[in-house]
Formats: sequence, C-alpha cells, structure tokens
Amino acid sequence: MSDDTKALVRSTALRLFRERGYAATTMRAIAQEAGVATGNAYYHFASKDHLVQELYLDVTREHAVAARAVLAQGGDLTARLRGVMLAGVDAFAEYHAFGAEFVTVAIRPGSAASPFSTESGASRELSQDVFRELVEGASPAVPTGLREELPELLWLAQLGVTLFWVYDGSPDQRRTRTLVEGIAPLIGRLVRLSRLPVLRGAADDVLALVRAVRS
Amino acid sequence: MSDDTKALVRSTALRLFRERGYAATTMRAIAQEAGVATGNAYYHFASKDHLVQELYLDVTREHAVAARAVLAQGGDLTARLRGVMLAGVDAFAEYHAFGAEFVTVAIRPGSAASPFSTESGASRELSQDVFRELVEGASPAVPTGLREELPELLWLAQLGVTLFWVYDGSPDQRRTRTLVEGIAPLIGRLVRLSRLPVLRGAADDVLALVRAVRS
DNA sequence: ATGTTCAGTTGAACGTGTTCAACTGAACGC
DNA sequence: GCGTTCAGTTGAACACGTTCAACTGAACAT
Repeated sequence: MSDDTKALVRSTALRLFRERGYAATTMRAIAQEAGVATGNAYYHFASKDHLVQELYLDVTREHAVAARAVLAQGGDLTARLRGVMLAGVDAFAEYHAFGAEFVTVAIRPGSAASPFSTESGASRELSQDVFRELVEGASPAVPTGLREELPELLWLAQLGVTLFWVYDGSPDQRRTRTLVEGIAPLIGRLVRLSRLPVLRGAADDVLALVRAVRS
Repeated sequence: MSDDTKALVRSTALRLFRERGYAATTMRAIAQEAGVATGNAYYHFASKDHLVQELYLDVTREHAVAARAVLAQGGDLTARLRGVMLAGVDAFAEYHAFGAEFVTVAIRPGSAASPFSTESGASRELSQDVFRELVEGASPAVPTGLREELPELLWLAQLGVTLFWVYDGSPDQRRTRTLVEGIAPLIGRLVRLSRLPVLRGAADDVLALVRAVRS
C-alpha cells in the first residue's frame, strides 16, 4: 500500500541518516534498502531535504517531551531555560557527528528543512510552544511587558545555541553546555533587571526593535 | 602562463557568480567561459567553494574600505557601529539576490568558505581588524574591561546581522537596516551602562562566559 | 641533438540528486 | 466481461561537482 511504502521510505531514510549522516546517505541507498525504486522515494518525498525535515520533526518531538518534563518541575526563568536548553543539547547529542551537515541543510533559506520554512511549520510550532510554556509557567512571573515577545526570542536563542553546538568540537559538547550554563542565568538576570529604571529604556528598545524588524 | 590561467579562472568565476548566483554557475561553465578544460579549474582551485571564498575576499575588502572611511569620521561607539554595519549592508547589497545561496555555502562547517575556516583566515582577520579599530577609536572610550573582547563580539554580531540579511525579503533590505539602526544604539547603551553597579555583575558574566566558551 | 622532468592541461569517467516517459494493477462504470 | 482511469511504481537519463590517467611542451642536463 502507498502509505506503507511512504512510511518504509521514511523510516529507512531516518535510520540511514542516523547511521551514516546526510551526505553519505544517498537517495539510491535509501530506496534500495527500502526495496523500492529511486523514483518511488521521490514520489513520496519531494527531495532529500524533505526527508531530513522528517528527522528534525522526530528530534524536535523528543526535545519537546524532555523539555516538558523539565518544565513540570516548576522553577524560575533561569532554571527553566537552563533545563530546556540542556535537554536540547542532550536530544541532539546523538546526531552531533553529523550535526554540522544537518544544520547546513537546515539553514539554506530555500530548503524545506529551514526552521523558517513552511514545511517546518509543525516542528517550529511545537518548539515555540515549549518556550511559551517556559515563560508563562515561570515563578516569579516574567514582567508583563516581556511576556509576549520573550518566547520567540528564547526560541531564537535556542537556534543560536544550536548553531554554536554545530561548531563545538569539544568532547560531549562541553563548551555548548558551558554556554547554556552561562547564558541562562544571564538572560534571567537581564529579564529581572529590565524592570529597573536604568534598564527600562533599553528593554523597551529591544521590544520595539523586535516588533519593527518582524513586520 | 599558469598565473594568468589562475587569474582568468578566478575572474571568470567571480563574474559568473555575480551574474548567475552560486548554483546556476557550474564549474563547466566557468571553465568553458575561461577557455580552459574543467579539470584545469580544479588544478588551480581545489573546489567550487574555494572559488566562492575568493568572492568573499573581494566583498570583505570592499566592506573594509567603506568601513574605514566611516571610521575616519570619528564618533562614539554607536555611530561607528551603525556606520560600519550599514556599510556592510551596502557592500553586500549587490549580492542579495543570491546571498542566501552564498551564506549557505559559507556556513557549512567543513566548507572553505566558512567564516571560521582556515582558508577564510585572510577575510576574517581583515574584518576583525575593522571592528578592533571601531572599538579602539571610539570616543568616549569603551570601558577597559570590555575593550579586549568587544571587537570579536561585534564581529559575531555582524555575522548575525548578515544571517538576518539573508532571510530579509523586504525591498532594499529595509528590515536589516532597521535592525542595524536599532541594534547599534542598543549595544552602545549597554556598553555605557555596563559600568553601573547594577549591571557590573552581568557585564562580568558576559566576559567570563565568552572566555569560558572560547577555550 | 637527445633524453628527462614535471607544472600545466585535457576530457572522459564516476557517483550524486533529481526528472520523467513508460508501465502496472486495483478500482470503478457500464 | 470489458474498457478506462490513475495512484503508485519503475529505471534509464540528465546535469552536476569532482577525480584522474594520460598528454603536452618548455626548461634543463648530458
């Protein structure tokens, strides 16, 4: 049946991606391993990028589950951000050997696997929801002025951390973990300070900039 | 002569990149247009990425010249940062249609064209020197604690702005310019505030983080 | 003159992602 | 039964980046 074939191609592709990475996994190998013709894989998935996109969806789902477990424990913004970001590093760890390749594919603006693409909508929503929960459930509560924009900013920060992770050659991605350990309290502190008169202006500028740039 | 051939391949490639973009410029087309065999192009340049790298070097040089003209006018950190970044947007503007492709190539960690690669050393040094001048020549002077790390941070910020620029579909890259107009005074303000007791801790954290993460 | 070397050059060949005209067979209408 | 349709499937074909064994010819040694 068609649906079976599609699922078979999908799972075969994901397995090979995990085993061999992106470049070393050829469309011919995927098709052969799945027992179908190359053209058939293309009937079900428009391109190799669309298959990678499926991998992202898997990983994002894993991360969302792990992140929700962290968020269930409560905590302040710093603790929650730290937990969610570290859960991300853990969820991605399995793929670090090929992470560079995959992020490369993801960052290509035209790519289906780009975090900003229409095709990635599902992963993106899933991931942004986690950050929304992160912000909304934090106690003490995040200042109201920031509550609306912060989730998206944190999601972007997570993308930045992931970009750093790609280039991180240290064992077990220690440097990325160090970055997270440093950046979470830093963001937490800045959010707290944003209510102070001296920083009020800067905070407003950030928000105004985000809004101006988005439209 | 060999050097002539190399220069010819180089200039032909750069012309075609400018005219057609990265993907649409094939190695065969470069070779044919230059009147040499395909293999000959590979004798002089290890890969297509290495040819793109030559384009980056050109653009970086243009940007450095424009940036130095801006810096010669003096000014405070905000004005200088704004000027240098806007000069960057202008220098890159010609390539915006294909910018996405090129940055994609650049960001691939293994790529010769990556801003962090050994091969890009020349462009990187050139560009980082500009930001060092930017910081050192600013008046009022940048706080001593920041003076050492800030140039590299600003260089990274420029990379971030460039990444944004890639995705910026607005006419004349208005949104990127808005981003620069907003982010320059923001950075300027934060640097000024970093001396205040309330922010002193956060500023130290940022520097400690940068150093911890770099090693 | 003749032989030797080797940087420079050639173009066919390889494996890749992707396309596409052709084929298959189950489902459906009559 | 029979014809028609079309989602699903096939594998050869295309253009690409890249490799490489073979060739060229100027420079030099004998």
